[in-house]
Amino acid sequence: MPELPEVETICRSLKPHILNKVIADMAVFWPEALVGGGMPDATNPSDTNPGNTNLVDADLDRDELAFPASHIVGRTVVNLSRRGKYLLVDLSKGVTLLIHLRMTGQLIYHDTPQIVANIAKHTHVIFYFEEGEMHYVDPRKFGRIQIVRTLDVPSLLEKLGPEPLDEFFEFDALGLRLAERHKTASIKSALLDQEVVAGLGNIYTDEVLFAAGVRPNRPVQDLKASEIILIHQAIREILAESIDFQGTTFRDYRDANGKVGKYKKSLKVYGRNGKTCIVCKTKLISEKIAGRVSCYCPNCQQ
DNA sequence: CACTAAACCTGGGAGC
DNA sequence: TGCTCCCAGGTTTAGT
Repeated sequence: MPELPEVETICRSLKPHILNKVIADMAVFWPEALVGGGMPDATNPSDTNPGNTNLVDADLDRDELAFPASHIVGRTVVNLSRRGKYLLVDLSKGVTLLIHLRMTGQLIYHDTPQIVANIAKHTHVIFYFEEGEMHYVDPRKFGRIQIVRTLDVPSLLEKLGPEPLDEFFEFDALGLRLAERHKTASIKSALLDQEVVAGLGNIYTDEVLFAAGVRPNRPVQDLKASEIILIHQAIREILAESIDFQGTTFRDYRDANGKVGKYKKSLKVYGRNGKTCIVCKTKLISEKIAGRVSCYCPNCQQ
């Protein structure tokens, strides 16, 4: 579900509710949603291993590590931020919740206590504040909330590529990353690589490549500098525009207030397979590239 | 190195 | 209505 604009929207909509608030209690219905350390990895058993080296607090013992609530309850939310598709919730005394929502994860804030009958199916964790509560919901159970030391966050995320909306993200940095990591690979798969640039997923790569007029299966090494410039511009413009519309809701995505994103109406190719190109009226084509369905205009994108 | 498939999961839509 | 099959916004690992 959430790509950069959606995670950014969740971050912004959550902030006024929980910043500077104390986590008074928490309820865990599916413990595997909480991970003790290391990079979040649903398939790696060592992430739930108490012997993992990237532990929460250096002075915590094994027994404490079996109960993640002990690192969270009583701490204050001191900052919320986003890096790529990760949401970072900094707590007092040096603990951070490093959250990746993967496909269907949601963080929904409720002002008032929710009675059991109103708790959504697939709610895995509830964080209770003095007033209000934050629900972590994830039908497909791909997402993870990783409890780490704040000081370990930079090293945990060091492999991520540059923030595309950062003012210092220039086209030549994108070109360099593409050249370093991908040569014969398609531009589609290269842009999905979080180490090239952080935050793009299947929706926005398709939209970016349409805006840049570049066909998704083009090998990176064949791209002209002028095309890299167009791709770089498109990344920044489309992500910023989508944030202005609170992201894209196809099915599951909601912000912290449960609201859908409105950028879906602005999508020009993603999900429009078989429909006509809004520029030239050519029928849009869908093709599997890099294991993901890609939709593009065979006329506008060469 | 580059690419593919599979794995992690559930639910929705299409087709019969 | 109900069944089966296929698909899905992400990421990592294993295999070719």
